[in-house]
Amino acid sequence: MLDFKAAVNKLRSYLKENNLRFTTERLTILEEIFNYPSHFDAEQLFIHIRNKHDNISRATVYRTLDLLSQIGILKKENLGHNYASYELDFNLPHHDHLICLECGKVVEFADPVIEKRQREICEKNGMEMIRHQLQIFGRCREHDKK
Amino acid sequence: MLDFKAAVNKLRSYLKENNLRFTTERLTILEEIFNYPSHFDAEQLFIHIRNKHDNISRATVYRTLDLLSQIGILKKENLGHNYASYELDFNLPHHDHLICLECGKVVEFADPVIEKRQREICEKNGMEMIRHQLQIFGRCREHDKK
DNA sequence: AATCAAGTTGAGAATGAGTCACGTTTCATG
DNA sequence: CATGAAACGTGACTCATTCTCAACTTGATT
Ligand SMILES: [Zn+2]
Ligand SMILES: [Zn+2]
Ligand SMILES: [Zn+2]
Ligand SMILES: [Zn+2]
Repeated sequence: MLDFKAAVNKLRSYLKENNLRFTTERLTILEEIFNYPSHFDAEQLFIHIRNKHDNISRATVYRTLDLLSQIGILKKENLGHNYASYELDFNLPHHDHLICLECGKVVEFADPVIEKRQREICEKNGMEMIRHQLQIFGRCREHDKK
Repeated sequence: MLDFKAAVNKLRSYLKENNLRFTTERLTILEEIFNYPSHFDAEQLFIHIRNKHDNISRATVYRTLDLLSQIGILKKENLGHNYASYELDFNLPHHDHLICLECGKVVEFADPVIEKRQREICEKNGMEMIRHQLQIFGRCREHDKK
């Protein structure tokens, strides 16, 4: 996948610029993330990785997720659980989330009107917007027939 | 304060309807919440209460916060920390939050256009909306002059 | 290719928010 | 004011995440 190579390059150059090391662990984790469904959590991913590479530790997975989030390859978000979720955020347009409380399904959406109003709200309040997160929690219609 | 009495009544009737007890602990905690700034967290509140009433336990504070959230006297929310925040939600209109990452200031806002679009997004995706949460993280202009 | 300083890792201990179990206390009703 | 269910306080526990630190890589330099 092209994006993967580009992400590796981005990681590599960030590390070089900051005198950090390009390790096989970091590469492996990035690779596995690209083969893994979005909106995953650290523990899930760690177990997945452990099944294929029995030498990567939980701490390294957590540390690498942090690193990749800082660089802008991942986005860390709260989807209403008591743990963080992550998804790729590399050359991808912004979106927010609609989450079914019944089955956990996550729908992504992006609404230009909502986005615009947010910028205006920041403006009005003398704030510079850094990021935002909109989560709508609901219930799929199919769960109605109880 | 009038709202406080009304909230006590709401609590009292909810408890009666469900064969639960109106305890002094529950009353005390509700009272302290009304004297406490909004968007507080459980631990903060617990310490505050402990300074005045040395017999109320942490577990009871947590249990009561849950109870009050279920009844609709409080709203439990995630303001971007690794702990929950709470605020009064009794006879108050819905709002969302604008949070300064520099100083932690929280601005409340409600935007009818955003709210309407959210309902439409749910509609379009065959979901029934239960609740939502929009957090905008930014930086107050006054921090710019670094 | 050998060296070496500094960054990184794995293992497991530590942390911190929140929950649970359980023996004791309190409330509401008769 | 006796009764029994509901709540309480304590402290142990859970679970995600972070920290510590000795051992191990990395990559720039000889
Ligand atoms: Zn958005
Ligand atoms: Zn997403
Ligand atoms: Zn809203
Ligand atoms: Zn608020």
